[in-house]
Amino acid sequence: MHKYEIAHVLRIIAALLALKGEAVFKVRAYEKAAHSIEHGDFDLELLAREGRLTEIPGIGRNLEPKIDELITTGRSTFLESLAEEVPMGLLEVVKVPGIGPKTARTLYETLGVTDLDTLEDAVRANLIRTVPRLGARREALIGQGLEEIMKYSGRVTFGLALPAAKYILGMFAGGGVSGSIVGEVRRSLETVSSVEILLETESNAQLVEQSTAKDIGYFSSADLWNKAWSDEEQAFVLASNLGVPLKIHVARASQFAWKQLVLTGPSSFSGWLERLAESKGYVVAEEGLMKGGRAVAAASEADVFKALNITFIPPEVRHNTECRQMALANQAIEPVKLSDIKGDLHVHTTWSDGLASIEQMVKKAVELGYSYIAITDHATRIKIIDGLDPGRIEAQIEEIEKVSVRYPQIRILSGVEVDILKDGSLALPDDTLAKLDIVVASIHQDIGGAGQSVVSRLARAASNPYVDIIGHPTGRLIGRRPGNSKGFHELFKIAAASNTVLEINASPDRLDLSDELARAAEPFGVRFAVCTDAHSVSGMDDMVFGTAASARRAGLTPESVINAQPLETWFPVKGNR
DNA sequence: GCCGTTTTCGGCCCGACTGTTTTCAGTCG
Repeated sequence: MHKYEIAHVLRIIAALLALKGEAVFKVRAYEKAAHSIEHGDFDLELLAREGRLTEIPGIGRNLEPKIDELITTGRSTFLESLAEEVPMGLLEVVKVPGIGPKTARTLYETLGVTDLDTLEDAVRANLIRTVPRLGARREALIGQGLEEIMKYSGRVTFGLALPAAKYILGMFAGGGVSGSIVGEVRRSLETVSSVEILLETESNAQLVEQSTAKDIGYFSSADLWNKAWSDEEQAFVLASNLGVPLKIHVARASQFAWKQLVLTGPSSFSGWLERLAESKGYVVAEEGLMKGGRAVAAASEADVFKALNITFIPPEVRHNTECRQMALANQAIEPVKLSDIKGDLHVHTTWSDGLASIEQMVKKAVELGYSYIAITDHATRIKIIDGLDPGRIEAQIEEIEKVSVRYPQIRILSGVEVDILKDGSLALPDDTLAKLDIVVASIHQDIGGAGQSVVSRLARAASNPYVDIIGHPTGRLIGRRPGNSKGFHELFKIAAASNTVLEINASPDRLDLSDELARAAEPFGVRFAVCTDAHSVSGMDDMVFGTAASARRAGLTPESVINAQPLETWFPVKGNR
């Protein structure tokens, strides 16, 4: 299991324990362990084998066997027993704003709410207000949030699905079976309803035989395969710990490329491709394209595009009809890719709420081959974060200068992520901002915009001559909080006019701006920065999510993404440094 | 449930806000 998947299971256990009414610190212990595994850089399989899992901070003698079981069998009997005590549907109910574990439990006990559907029924029937300590206001709040949560019901984030899919492919590769990710994950959707892979093998029977013979982790159980075939899906459909099904498709080498295209989709694209092929005299068969009764040899997707005499369309933009027109016109379609990224402009360290030192983050940036990184700790009024004040900022600038001497191969920019307050002013004075190389300004309070409108606060911040980047502009948290993009055309205009860069926050829970908003902003002349907002060393690996699920799906070229360009071409952002 | 030379117990990021109360629990960041 990928470490993200293990962390995911631990968080589900934590949520179920909270719903059961267990002590908050017990719940927090599971959350801490999840956090520790997710952000740490441990070889979990090795530690499990050697009985050293307790070396991971937050894992003690109680959690050790539970995590060991997950690693070795891919299952958790503890989770399975909890699932019998607490309705699993309540896991989605607690995501609704205004409902925490206590309220969810109360609603379950008094109204029989077990999932989003029964919650919706209760809201419609105005029953929430009849529960002690809840009222009409809370009922309305729940009703509002419900719609947003339902959109994501039965889906998981790309950030969980992609690593899991890669991990599974890696397991099969280790057993000599090669393959590809297909479906929604390959198209880099921000959330997916299933994880799909396509494996190259002669037949279903051979795949089962190979998996059991080669001891491919938990795929070596013949019993698992026997129950998994779905006639309807024409695939093996397996339950996973992700909360979405894992679909395993099979193709022979000769049909692999065509099947990869069709299964990657979306269906509007596959349909378009088939019609195009037929218009060019091909017959579309199970084996792929045929002409004159013979199969057209295609070792890869690229060969299929070549045969049809159109340019290659990357999976992330296959939904985009404009890209199809470009392909027909033989224009290159080359959205910004991960390897174009030359630096990360939004990361946190132990100077605020990050887990790693400046030096550790810089080292990681060097490992990633970056030529620059900006250290941007919080300056905020939120009390749980020990934010930077003007004095500590000066101290941090000195520290950055010291680290810079030791890492001459990379440019370390001194920066800050400064809070945009309720009136659009900033949590730091201009004379402090002026001392920094780069300033990211973000909203962390009053995100719903009960006071001044969000767009007017962002616009005021963008107009500040020292604000270079607006961080996670809409403030959304995928599947939990919709974010606010009302009136954003105004922000795009002001950003373009004031030369303020808009962030594409690569954290898989944010992806903010989204692909759709980035695409809407681009024609205004807005420039973007894809940044991880990393709070740990491994958080810097999140860059792939922002580039794939937002920037690439939006069709952004490297020219409009500043951190896909050398520093000299865009620094200083506003010319005030 | 984890952690620790202030270690085998008693701590564990903290405060604002909200809608419900009539003194505060629950949620949120």
